[in-house]
Amino acid sequence: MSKCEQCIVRKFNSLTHLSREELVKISACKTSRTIKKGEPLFSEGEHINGIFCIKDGICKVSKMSENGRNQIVNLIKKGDILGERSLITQEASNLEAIALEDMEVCFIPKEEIIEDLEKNPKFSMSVLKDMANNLKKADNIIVDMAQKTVKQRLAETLINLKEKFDTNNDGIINVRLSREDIANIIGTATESAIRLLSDLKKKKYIEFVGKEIKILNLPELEKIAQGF
Amino acid sequence: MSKCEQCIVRKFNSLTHLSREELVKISACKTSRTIKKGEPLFSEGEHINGIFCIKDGICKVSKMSENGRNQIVNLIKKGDILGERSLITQEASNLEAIALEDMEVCFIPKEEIIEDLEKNPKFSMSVLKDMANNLKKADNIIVDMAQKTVKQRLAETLINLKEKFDTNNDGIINVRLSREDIANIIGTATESAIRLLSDLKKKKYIEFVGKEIKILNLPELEKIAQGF
DNA sequence: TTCAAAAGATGATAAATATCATATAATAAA
DNA sequence: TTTATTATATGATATTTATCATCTTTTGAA
Repeated sequence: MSKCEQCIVRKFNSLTHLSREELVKISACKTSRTIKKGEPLFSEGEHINGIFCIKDGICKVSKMSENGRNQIVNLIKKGDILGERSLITQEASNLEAIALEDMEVCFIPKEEIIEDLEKNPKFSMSVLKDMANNLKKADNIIVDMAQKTVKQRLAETLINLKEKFDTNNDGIINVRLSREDIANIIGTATESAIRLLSDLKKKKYIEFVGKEIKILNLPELEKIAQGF
Repeated sequence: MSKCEQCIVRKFNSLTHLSREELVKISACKTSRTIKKGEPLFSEGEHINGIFCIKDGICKVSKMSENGRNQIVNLIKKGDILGERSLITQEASNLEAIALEDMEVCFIPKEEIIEDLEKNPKFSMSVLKDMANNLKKADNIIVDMAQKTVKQRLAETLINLKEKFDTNNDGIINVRLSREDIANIIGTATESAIRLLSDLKKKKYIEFVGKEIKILNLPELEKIAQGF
């Protein structure tokens, strides 16, 4: 079993503020898991009772709407922490997380880390900072969802994906999403997403390379996102 | 100047976890403010650098979209804390807060309370819990915005307003919102909000009493919110 | 009190988006 | 490989929502 003290992934998230002793303790009780593409890390209604530290892979965090449609509220990648909220609340999760590619994650049980949250101000301030950031992002998404057209949201999403997952040498965005996933990010029907993607392709603003997407004309996408 | 140690409002938020000494210290440096209806507590781009404790009144927290339309992301009432995020981040606010009625608020400068956040775990855990709750709410709003129709969102909003602000003896919801405000909560054109409100009134699910709203048939509103 | 401005209301129309149908392409299971 | 299933694509149409125009009512300032 790998040791948290030596784990590089930790450097990218709040766990980096834990002391050596705290890390050793966590190392002893954490579990490593492999999650295959398409499998859930956790499901709606489940009590997570701990946090996931993502060592490799990408997952989508989503929620079913009352209309029976799935809405993706976040994408999580290597280095991210997932499930912080379970540390603080007793409630069951209102979200589900499903792997978009094979994943390596560590799971740290709540009871082993909750004490650190109360006693290590650097750690708790870092978690607090994370949450504040997520809250700001969430507010921005609410505004976009409420005020922007589907076309705008699609353009914005493509730009965000590029930012978040970066591109390989050929300029291709490092994430594989189905058309349905994209539709579930921007909150529209799959057909609408497909249609608008086709439009962008026709205009040569983007290009499909296998399942992946390459942005050919970022300035034009930015214009669309802003409503022109 | 009133004293925080004796303030009842504090009991309703995270400040209740501060010690007597911490409260005395804050009491000495906090400022009380009166904000008239329509005036801002703070504006977009402003550095708040402190938190507001709402002693009386209601305000809307909103953000301009790139499309030039205003989106209300939260309503804040007596007992709430506003601006927690400014404690944690250096960034300017991306939101503005405007009084919907005359308000009494206390402002506590960041530098006076940030230390408590680091040294008083009960306080920091409470703030953390607040943020976790807000984050959950925000996720739910994102899903609603993305997946529900305007009609559903309106019904849901009316139900939420009743929950949040309660009703007086006559069953009238204790908050006065303009049609434009309601439109800016659900993310639609003012005309659309007016039209749908009129429909609900025609069907006798709601009634207007002056500027205020009374829910006559909650079960039917709930059905609409769920998409029936 | 009077009058201008803002808010609310409603119709007509245009634009955006969802839904349904169907076809083709890609993928995975036998 | 063959076949069944799923994903992608696209047209036709219905529905939802925005926009523009106009009117009435309410509100607030002089």
